[in-house]
Amino acid sequence: MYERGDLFNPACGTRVVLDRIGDKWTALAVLLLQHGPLRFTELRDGIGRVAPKVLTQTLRRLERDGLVTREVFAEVPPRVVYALTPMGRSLITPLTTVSNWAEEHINAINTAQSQYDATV
Amino acid sequence: MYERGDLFNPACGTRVVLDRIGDKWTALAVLLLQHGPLRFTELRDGIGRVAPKVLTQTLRRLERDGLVTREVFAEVPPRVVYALTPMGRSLITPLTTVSNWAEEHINAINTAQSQYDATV
DNA sequence: AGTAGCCAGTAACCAATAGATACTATCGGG
DNA sequence: CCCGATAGTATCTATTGGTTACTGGCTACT
Repeated sequence: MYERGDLFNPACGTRVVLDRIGDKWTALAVLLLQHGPLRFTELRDGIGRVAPKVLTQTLRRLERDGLVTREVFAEVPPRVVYALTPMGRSLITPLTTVSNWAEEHINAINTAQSQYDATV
Repeated sequence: MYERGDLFNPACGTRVVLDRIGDKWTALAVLLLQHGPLRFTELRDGIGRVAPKVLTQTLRRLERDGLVTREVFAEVPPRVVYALTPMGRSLITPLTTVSNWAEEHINAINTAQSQYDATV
């Protein structure tokens, strides 16, 4: 069993991580934070159409995973700053290779979709 | 606007692709196919706990995006073989960098989670 | 002759996740 | 003494994923 590699094992790290960063906003949040810390509303406005509840969930998970720090300033109005940890920054490189692939192939994907839709 | 790069633009290729391969099984299916074509049940058994309906949806989307081919053999019992297209194969490299990152950091992530859970 | 099994799905229904909208707490300024 | 700003929470709805059962044509078994 698993002769093609441990991808066939549901407990392998790749599958766990893909399941974690493979949700709707996690990878995007990490990429947005790559140039420096951002506040909650900066992330929310940057992502554009994310419900605050969902953004909070996403950031809490990233914090729990040790990829992001959450710093609360006891001010009024409140200020909360999110930043990447060293481990979070180390994720930028892999995500950037995916991002580059995306930019290189997005046109081909759109073309393929149009062709597929035309035949069906 | 968008002075940090077009990630702040919801229509950028990165966001579209992340939204597409960021679902629950797509990236895993591509990685499973990297060593050669697989039949429907091989993919299903390889992934382990995926409903056939959802796997079908995943594979149809990959086919529509031009990343996977679907070849039907008119036999009984039926045989359907899925394989990566050249574009699908080109996605292996970026996904592998993510996969490698995952394997390198899965322990640190688990540790961070335990610490976080202990403080809360 | 009858039937059970194989494979690649569909159909129908249920659970979990994401999204929309409204609301809260706090405090300084007008 | 009411307003606005920020970082959320509460509630409800919509979308997505999951579970279980079923189909259909042929082959192999009884």
